[in-house]
Amino acid sequence: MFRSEFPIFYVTVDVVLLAVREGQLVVLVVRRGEEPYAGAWALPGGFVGDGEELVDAARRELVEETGIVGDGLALEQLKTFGAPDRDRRPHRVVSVAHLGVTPYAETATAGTDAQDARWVPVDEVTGGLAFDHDAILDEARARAASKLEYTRLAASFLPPEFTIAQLRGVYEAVWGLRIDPGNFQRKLRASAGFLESTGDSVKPASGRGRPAEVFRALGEPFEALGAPIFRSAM
Amino acid sequence: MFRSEFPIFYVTVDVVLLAVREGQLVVLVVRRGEEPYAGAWALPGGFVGDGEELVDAARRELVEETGIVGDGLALEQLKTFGAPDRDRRPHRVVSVAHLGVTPYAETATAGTDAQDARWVPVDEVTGGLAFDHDAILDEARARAASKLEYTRLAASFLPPEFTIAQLRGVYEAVWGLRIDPGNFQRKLRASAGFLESTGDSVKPASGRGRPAEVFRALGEPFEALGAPIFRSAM
DNA sequence: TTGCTTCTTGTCAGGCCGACAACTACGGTC
DNA sequence: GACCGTAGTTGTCGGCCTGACAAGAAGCAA
Repeated sequence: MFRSEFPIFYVTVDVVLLAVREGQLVVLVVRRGEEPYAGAWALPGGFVGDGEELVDAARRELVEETGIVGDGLALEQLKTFGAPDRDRRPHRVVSVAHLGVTPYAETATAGTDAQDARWVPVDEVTGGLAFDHDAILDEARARAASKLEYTRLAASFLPPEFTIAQLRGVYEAVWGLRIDPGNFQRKLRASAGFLESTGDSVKPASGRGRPAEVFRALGEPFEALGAPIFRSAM
Repeated sequence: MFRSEFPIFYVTVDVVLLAVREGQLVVLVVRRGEEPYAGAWALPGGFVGDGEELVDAARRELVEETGIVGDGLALEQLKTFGAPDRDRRPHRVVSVAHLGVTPYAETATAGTDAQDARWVPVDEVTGGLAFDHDAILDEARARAASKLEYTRLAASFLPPEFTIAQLRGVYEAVWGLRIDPGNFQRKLRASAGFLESTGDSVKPASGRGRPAEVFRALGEPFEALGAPIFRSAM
């Protein structure tokens, strides 16, 4: 029933955890402590445990390697990378990559398996990661940009309560373009089932200017939006 | 370096091959010849070979089990299913599901591993497949519907040359709704970089009515369209 | 020729979008 | 306190796309 002719695999999970820091899209990377690629930067990840769900493994590795707990963290499977030569080690290793989004926080600390963990602007990670992690990052970035159009994922980049201007900042950072504040405001307020006003208002981030109304996001991060929000030429 | 504590996996590929037959969305299923689920219907698929790319394994299994050759066949990774209990056998089996689209043809024949292969309307496959293949089919269906909006995938359901009415039939079958012929015509002709006229025209399928202009599709099946084609309320 | 079918083009009202102006509500400065 | 700068919010307007529907074009059948 299990013939020896079927090859044996190891299965890992990798996590592309994205956040927005000062208007820049950043990704969490760890410095590898073990061979192969010891000392190189890589995406957090590791081997899937016995009887463990794939997404649970991703969440666990994130905690172990970076100390980031999955509270308020949106995590979804991205794509599986299984090229025969993607790992130098004797057995074949297939990696199920995950896309994660979280509000930015200075909590990235070294865990057990990794010597160091830090946030890096995705634009500055050009060809520098271990394994095929550059390709995984590219895929994640494209997926995130696309998910912003038709899901509520943008809110996962922010704390539970936020202003429309902050949300606009997320779209601008991920899409890499400037958006008209007025039109964005109108569009988001009209988008049914996405935002809910808390009634509060807060000073703008710069300290100057009119206070902004505070909102909460409705629904689940990866849940589809009634009407998409386009990046066409915004 | 490879510690024995890491669990060992088998990796399989499964293919959800979709087509449109007489206005109905159909999926290719095979009858299993071996345990587990011997005699039950399942998606074509099998174990990934040594040194074999995942998508190549999917294409190979399709040929072996159904005789369908990947000529004019659009194939892309869909999602990986790896729940610990998804396979009854001793070792854990992770399956990398693929979405395939092909013009309908009566070529589904039994291969080596499967006793029988046939096209079944997706609406009639309610809870009847082996393993977690029902969930995989659901995922594929949703993905295909979504891909029709913003890629050129619809053309992969048809032979190289086709009419706009045939293309409309694809959208109607996959989305499960009727589309206004006039508006669809205008929309598709305006959609730059999708269709190219061959200059020919053919009789409509029914034999009656005005002949239709024949088109060819430009670009790759999973390549993004300049402007999306919405299913909102068409 | 007439009728029927299907593809194709036309019309038109309504809605959404992008560009941009105007207004509002603060803090800071003289 | 008057003024100014900034940022959030609302308003305006022309253009484009959409959906509903009508009309024309090109074949087949009786």
